[in-house]
Amino acid sequence: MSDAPAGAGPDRQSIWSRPERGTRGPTPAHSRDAIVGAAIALADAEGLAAVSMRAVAGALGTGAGSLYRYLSSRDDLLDLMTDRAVGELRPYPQARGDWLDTMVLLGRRQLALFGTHPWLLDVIHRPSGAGPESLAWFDNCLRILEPVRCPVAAKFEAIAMMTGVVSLFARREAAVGGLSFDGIDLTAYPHLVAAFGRPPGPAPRGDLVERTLRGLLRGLLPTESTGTG
Amino acid sequence: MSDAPAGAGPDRQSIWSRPERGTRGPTPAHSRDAIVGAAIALADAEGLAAVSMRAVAGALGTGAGSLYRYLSSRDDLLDLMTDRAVGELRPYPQARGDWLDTMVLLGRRQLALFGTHPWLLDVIHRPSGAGPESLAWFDNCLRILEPVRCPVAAKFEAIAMMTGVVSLFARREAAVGGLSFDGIDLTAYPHLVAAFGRPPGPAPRGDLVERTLRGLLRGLLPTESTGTG
DNA sequence: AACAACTGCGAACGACGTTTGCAGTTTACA
DNA sequence: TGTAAACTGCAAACGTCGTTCGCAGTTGTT
Repeated sequence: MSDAPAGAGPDRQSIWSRPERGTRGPTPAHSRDAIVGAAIALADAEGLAAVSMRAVAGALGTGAGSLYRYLSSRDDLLDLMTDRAVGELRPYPQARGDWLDTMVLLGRRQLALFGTHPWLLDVIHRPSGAGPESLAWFDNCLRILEPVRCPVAAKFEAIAMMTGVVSLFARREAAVGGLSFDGIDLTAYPHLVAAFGRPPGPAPRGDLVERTLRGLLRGLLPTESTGTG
Repeated sequence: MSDAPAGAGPDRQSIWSRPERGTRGPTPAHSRDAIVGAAIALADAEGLAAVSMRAVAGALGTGAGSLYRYLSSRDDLLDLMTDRAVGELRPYPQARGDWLDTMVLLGRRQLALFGTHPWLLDVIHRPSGAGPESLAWFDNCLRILEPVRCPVAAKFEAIAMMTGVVSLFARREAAVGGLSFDGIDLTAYPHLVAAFGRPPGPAPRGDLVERTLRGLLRGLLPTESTGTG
């Protein structure tokens, strides 16, 4: 009974409520922060698939099994990585202007975050307990939406949908670029052929994200809010 | 040189252009269709993680290595599964009414497909060569959008965004339900606490999907199209 | 001093995707 | 018809993965 992982309680406990270390024993050679930092560096450079326990441990000069003194699973590590990345959205803007403007600004920040940490796209869809930074981000969105008079559930919907649409934009290039026609009989797809045969036309406007987010939030939330500043 | 996988050409060839089998040798005991069917049944029942080469082969009464006579990788299998599932969107509706109505109908069908094959949500985001059914679906969307006068790129954007938003709705329940507060100090999130303390208010209307898709497509495509029937 | 709770670490376990070698079967071509 | 090439199924193996285990050493409590 003296070999359980660090602070493991009687049951499946969340990583957020488990203390990093106890009071006895030698001072640990590493820390959760260092491990998460190494993992994020790896993910930024080579993608999420490169974040194996062995690789992260190797970057810290230790063995894979040693990491389990600091966290109890790889999923925990991904949760910690996600929460730290979400923390980079700080500092949160004041809600002085129109709430719609502020929300669109937040969406832009999210889009930029997906740019600096592309692996977030592979991670946000997993069901996982939200960490303190994710909760803080959510709390901040609710603060901005405070003047909006509507059920809380609708605000939750709007926030989640905004994050989702931003993630769609973040991987937009990969989605359409996935079309390839190697050795495929194209005669069955007349409209597709016609579309590619025509000149492509002007590229879509750069404010597509802005317009989409505005339209989305305006459709999901009532615009007759109380107060504008 | 006589032991290469089935029909493997000189280079990395797409699964769509590789013949299922050659002319010599015994008649195969299985087929791509049977393998894909077993894999989809497994994924429907136990999720995509249950679709291992060993499990699929086991369902067919053979060994994992034998599957490589029919396909060259697990990714190929996922591509085949995806394309067959997309094929279930047929038959495609006539484009007689308003194109917006027809597109929303297609979106509803996609949403239903995500319901019967939840593993599609874990699969659509991978970069992969689109199969014939995916191309047919795309071609059909272009046919419906034919009366819309705008650059082809904008139509591509709109189709991809509609699919993306539908996928967001498909996993909506899991997204917000992922919030849990086990052993977390909530005093740092005042708006979150206030939101949960208040009565939840009426549930969001059931036509949320409809309204969102309509707003999205109206925002992405010009509505002054030529002809309505 | 004794014991419990911790530390690092290397070896191992089971599952995964994939490769390989081999024996047997069918077709193409001389 | 004979032979070689191309195919078949299959079992065993390879390397990687996440994770567990056992052991020796260190620290804190009593």
